[in-house]
Order: sequence, then C-alpha cells, then structure tokens
Amino acid sequence: MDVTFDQVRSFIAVAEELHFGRAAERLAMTQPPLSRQIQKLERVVGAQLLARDNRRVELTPAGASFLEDCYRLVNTVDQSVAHARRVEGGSAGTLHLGFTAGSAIGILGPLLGMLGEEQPDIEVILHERVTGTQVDGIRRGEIDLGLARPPFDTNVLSSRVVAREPLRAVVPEGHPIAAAQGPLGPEDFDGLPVVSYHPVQARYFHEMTVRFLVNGHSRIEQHVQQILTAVLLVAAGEGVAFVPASTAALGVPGVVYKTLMDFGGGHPDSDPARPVELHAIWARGGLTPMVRLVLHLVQRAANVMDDALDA
Amino acid sequence: MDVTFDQVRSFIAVAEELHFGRAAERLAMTQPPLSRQIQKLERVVGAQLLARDNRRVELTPAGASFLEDCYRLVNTVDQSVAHARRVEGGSAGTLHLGFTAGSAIGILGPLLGMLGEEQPDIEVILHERVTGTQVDGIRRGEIDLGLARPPFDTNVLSSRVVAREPLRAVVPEGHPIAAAQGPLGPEDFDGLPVVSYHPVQARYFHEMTVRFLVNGHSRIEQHVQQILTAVLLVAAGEGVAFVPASTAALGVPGVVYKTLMDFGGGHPDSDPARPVELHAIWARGGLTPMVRLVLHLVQRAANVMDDALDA
DNA sequence: TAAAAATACTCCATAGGTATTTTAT
DNA sequence: ATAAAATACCTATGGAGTATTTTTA
Repeated sequence: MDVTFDQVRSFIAVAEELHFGRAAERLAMTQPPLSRQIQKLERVVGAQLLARDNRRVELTPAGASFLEDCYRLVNTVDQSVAHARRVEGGSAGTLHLGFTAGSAIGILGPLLGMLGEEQPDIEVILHERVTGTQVDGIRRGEIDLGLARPPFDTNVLSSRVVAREPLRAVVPEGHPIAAAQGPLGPEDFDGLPVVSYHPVQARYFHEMTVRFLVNGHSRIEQHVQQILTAVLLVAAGEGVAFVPASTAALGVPGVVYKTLMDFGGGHPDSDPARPVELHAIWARGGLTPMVRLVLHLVQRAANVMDDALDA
Repeated sequence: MDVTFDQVRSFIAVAEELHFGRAAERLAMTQPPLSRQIQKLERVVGAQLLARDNRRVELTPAGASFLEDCYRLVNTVDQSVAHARRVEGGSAGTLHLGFTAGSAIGILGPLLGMLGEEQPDIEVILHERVTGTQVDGIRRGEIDLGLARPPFDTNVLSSRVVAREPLRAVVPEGHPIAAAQGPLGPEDFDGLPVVSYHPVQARYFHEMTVRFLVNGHSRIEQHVQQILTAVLLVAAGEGVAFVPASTAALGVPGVVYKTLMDFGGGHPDSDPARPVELHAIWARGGLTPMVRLVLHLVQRAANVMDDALDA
C-alpha cells in the first residue's frame, strides 16, 4: 500500500488538535475511521507518528518530522494546481516571442516592460529572427508569437496589424535636401544615390522603397539587410534611405529624418499616411490564452510607441 | 473532491508513456479506469493536462507544468517517509547533548567528530551545564543525553560509566615536587597549599581531592568551580591541584602533571587506578534509539580518549 | 480498417458510519 | 465514573474490470 493525501490531511488534523475526536470533527467525519486512517498511515510509513495512551495524544519525533513534510506536501499540491490553472489560463508559463532585429525594437521595450510588470509568471524567451525564419519557427512550435513584416502565408498563420507608422527619409546632415521644407516626394530624390534593402532578406522595406520611388529617377546603389545598416551608410555619406519613423529613436548622429508625402500602400486597407506595418503572427489555431493575453499587451505597447512617435 | 496520489502517479505514467494503454500496463491496471482517473484529475485541477485525439496523446503546457510538480510531489513523499523512519530508528533528528565544561571536553571532540562523520542526519545541540542543571534539563525533556559526574538520582535517571581516568596532581614547573620520581602519595603534599573545588558546584572533584588527601597534612586554600581555573591558579603559583589526567591535553604552560598512587575509589566497583569517572545520563525510560545509538559512539569516543591518554 | 481512447455496466474493496469495548484516570 | 481511543460490524461509495462504442488516420 501507499500513502494517500487523505491520510496526510488526517494526520495534520490530529497532529494539530492532538485529539482524535476534535480532529475528526474538523475533518467532517467521525472518530473511528480517523483512528484507522492514522493506524494505516503509521503502518505504511513504518514508524509510530503519534504516541497515544487513552488519555492524551502527542507527536513522536518521527511524527514531528513527518508533520513538517506533510505541510510542504499539501502546499505543493495546492500551488501545483493553482499554477496549472494559470498556465492553462495563459497568465503563467513560457512565451517564445519572435521579433525582427530592426523592426520590432520600438514595440519590444514597452511590451517587455508590461509583461514583467503585469504578468510576472510569464517567462519570455526572445528569438531574434527575420520574418521568414519566424514563420518556420512558428510552424515547428518553437515560437508562439512573432512580430514581423508582411507578407505571410495565411494558410498556416494568423496575423494582426499591431502598429502602423510613417515612412521617413534619412539624409545626411548638411546635405541640401536636409534643409528642404514640407513633405518630400519621389522627384525630390532624383539623381540621388539610394541605400535600399536586400530584395529577399529584407523584402518588405525593399519593396516599400521601390514603391515610394516609382516614377522617380534616383539610383539604388546598395542592398543592405538591416535598417540600422542603412542609417549608418547614410551617415557615412553613401546616399539617402527610407526607414520607419520609429528608427529616429535609434539616435544615430549625423543624419536628419524628413517627412514624406503619402503614397499608395501595398494593399487595400493600408493607411497612405502610415504605410509601414508591423504584424503580430501566430500559428493558425494556435491562439492560446497566453498568446491572446500577450496580443492585448502588444496592442497597448503599440499605442505607447505611437505616442512616443508624436512627441 | 481532491487530488489523490493515485491520480498523480497515474498522470506521471501517462505523461511519460503518452499512451494510455502502455501507461495502464505499467501501473498494473487496465486502460479504462486509468482514463477515468485522468479525467477526474483534470476536473479537479481545473485544467486540461493532456491533449488527446484518438490517435495520439501529448502534454498541454498546463500538463507539462503540473508534471514537474508531480515529480517533486512523489519525491517529497518518498523522502518524508524515509526520513520519518530514520528519525524513528534514531539515525536522524535532533540530539540535545549536555556536558560539563571542564570534564567532558576530552570526549566531546571525538564524539562530535564521529557524529558528523557517521550520522550526518543527527543534528546536535550542545548544552554546557553543570551536572545538577543537566539533570533538571533531562527531567524537563530539554536534554536527551548528558555527560556528567556522579552522583545522580537513580530514580529518574539511568546512567552508564563511559570513561575512567587517573587522577593527577598539577604542580608548578620548578617547584621541588615537580622533580619527584614515581607516584606521589598524600604525604608528599604535606604542608603545601591545595587548590580544591567548590563543595556544591564542583562536588565531585572536591570530594575526590579530599578523599585523596585524607590523613595528609596539606592546606586547602581555594575553592574553584572549574578545573581549568584550578590549573591556572597552579600555574600562577597558588599551590597544587588534583585533576583528571585528560586535563593535560589543555596544554596550560608552566605546570607539570604528576602521577599519583592508587587510592580507594568512592564506591564498590570503582577502579583505584582510574578513579575519575565520566557518566552518560539520560531519562529513565528515555533510552530512545537515537540515545542508544549515540551511547555506542560515546563509548567509542571514550576509547579514543583513553588511547590519547596513554600516548 | 485498425488503433486507441471513451463509455456502459457490473462487482467488489474499502472508506466511513453506528454501536460497543477497552483502558486509564 | 468519565473521557477518549480502539475494535466490531455494517453500509455504500467509488474504483477497477470486462465488454463495447466512438473516432480518426
């Protein structure tokens, strides 16, 4: 035979009351079966836990030791159950969060802050990956939620726009165009060298750049993979580049960010004033309570980011 | 209802096998009741622990979390039972050990060494008390085992001689008697000032001193409580004193220890050559397994001490 | 169609209740 | 005589087994 939880609870009651009758009352049962439970427990444990003559009950040293462990035991059970429930509810557990290096930084700070603050039992594991690799990770179950740029395969992924922001031009300080007034159009960049992006690895911004410059006469001369690299090349005088407005927060010296004229977004429900979209993506059917919960925080983090852009 | 250990063990089996049939086999039962146990567990926990379509079983995040806790749970139970047994057997728990300041030091070192070495799960709490206070402590249950000098009230205490040692004279270096050859008798101390002991607080050594000097003509001029104090007074030239042979181990400088002639012990079965007895005492009827176990070690420690004396 | 979990139904082991005995004060 | 634990005996809940159904790959 084996120790049961009922025996443990019975033993705690008797050990605390030091009286079988009162302990039985506390356990909402009668005295005889309680006596038998304790006897059985002692048989199973193989030690006398309670010294009882027919006038008083007291703990043996072995019983005192076992009592300590019994408390730990019931606490562990209670906490285990509570924790399992919270994991199921999404407010505890591990979140594997994918993000793209340059793109999600603006939102990641506020998001991680909120998670640590409001959901301390969610452990976050960050995966810095380009969009394509995030998609693979999500399909393999390595990543629960990604922050990435379109397009995605909507057959396996669900997605939601979490942030839209304007596109800006980065130009070298001191360059004539840095002093221009008002929003700039494609023609303002005619003849200038442009730092654009890798057509595959950074497809989203490459296409965004090309779409803005359509009908213009500038010269694309570089294909970088990261937005920060583009900004640094601009600072080095290699040309101009087009980046999301939040990039200004990186604080690279020697460059100026210029507002651009609205231009057609890449798809029907895009906002011409804020064409750069950040999406949250997750496995189709994988909208677990935790992902749902974190999505709400992502949305709020995006608002924080918006406010920061306005300021 | 409530979580049971059977459910926990069932869950561990299924979570490890990820197959109800095999898990049931491992648990020496059939599949249907196992399915019901898991269902019940999930109902009680309030979370789905295993995701199962009819072709495969896998852990949910909540289940994975709960599984961890289940392992801790069964380990705790096993260890608790094992520990309770060892406490009952005496090889684990807390030993309150009484000892007299000057007397038991020689045996305490080896004893504590053995305890730490061979019985690491016995926690020792030392109580330095004079014999009378040890007896009170034992009666109140504060002390499990004492190391003290006779006599004791044998109505409430059991005792056993654990060590006998010779009585030695301590004399100042340079004093004529320090150069004497062979064992000294009472007459050798005629006319010398003697540092003796407090007749109540250190009754045993006071009487031992008086018994040795009987028929002699020396002058008792001090009544100290501790053996170390006596030795220090001798070193300071205040006279001579009589101490247990093991006192030499204290290494007080400026004194010489001289062998004495045998003299009648204080009681029938005493050894004239080694009249100084150290007793272990414990509550009558309180010879618990732990006390019994420690008594054996005390005996061995006494032998170590004997050997040290010979060397 | 086959493999595996879930369900239906039966049976028995055991936990709990009532009545009584034992034991020590 | 009383208080409290232990024992005897009975009852019934619930856990385990067998047979069967359901489900999906």
